[in-house]
Amino acid sequence: MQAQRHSKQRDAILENLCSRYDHPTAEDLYFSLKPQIPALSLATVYRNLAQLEADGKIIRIESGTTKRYDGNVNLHYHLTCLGCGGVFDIFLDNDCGLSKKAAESFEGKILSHSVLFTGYCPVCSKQAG
Amino acid sequence: MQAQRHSKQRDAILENLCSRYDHPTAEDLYFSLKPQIPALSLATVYRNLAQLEADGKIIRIESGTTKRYDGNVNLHYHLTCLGCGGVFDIFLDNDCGLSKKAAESFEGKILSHSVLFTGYCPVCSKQAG
DNA sequence: ACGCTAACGATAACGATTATCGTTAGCGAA
DNA sequence: TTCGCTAACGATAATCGTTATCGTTAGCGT
Repeated sequence: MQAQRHSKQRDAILENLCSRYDHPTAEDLYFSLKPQIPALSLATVYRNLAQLEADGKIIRIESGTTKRYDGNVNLHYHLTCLGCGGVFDIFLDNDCGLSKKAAESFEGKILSHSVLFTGYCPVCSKQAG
Repeated sequence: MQAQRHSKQRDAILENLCSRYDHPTAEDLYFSLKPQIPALSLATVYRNLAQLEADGKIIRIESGTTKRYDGNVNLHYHLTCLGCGGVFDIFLDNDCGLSKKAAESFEGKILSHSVLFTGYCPVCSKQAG
């Protein structure tokens, strides 16, 4: 078995993802990188996002129909805005002992968790109340 | 605008969903109800699940590629088992003040939240350690 | 340089969900 | 009770995000 090879496409995808905070989809990243790498294929974006996630270098957010990605792998949560459809970061000082409490009341093994809030982002909550 | 009409299909879907605890997909419900309602269409199952969710009578679980549904609308969480792929309920005495804490550190409006744990169910954690 | 093969680009295939459309059946009014 | 309106239905085509295939390209060790 051969080791993972370096690739310019993967570097560009990771760098682009880590430089933004809008939790883009695979397609978002594709169009964002297309000018810089005209020959880029959408399949390559999907492939590398899956690989980067498996390597623990990025995080996948399951919000609605389309997968979104986050270059910040530190523990934090997300909110989906019912107004604009965007995904926003929510940082809590600690995880509220969520995994610990869950482990106490569940007979299986808990490895990780994710939290998805639903509501309105700062901009949308001002507009619509 | 006309009011929502009563339908045998919707009744059957809600009743079936509320009588089970395995968080079925639309297709699971379809095959489960087919013997009882031979003329049932998969489209009808999808339509009614969307409507029941909009009415707040059921909950949608975003776990992986396929949507699952839960007839228990009381606040509780879920775990996806990496072994068998099943989804299991996790009940915590309180929500750990999650929404409250999040509201303090977020400038928008928070309406609800969901938590998805990842790990191994009781059966799979015994088998594989 | 050479050769191996991981990764690529293009595109076909896939699976879950949604939209369309003619038909059926709740349900309010005559 | 029957009539008329249209929500909901069943069947199926279309959509959309994602994955698989396959011939080509390009890291990287020899």
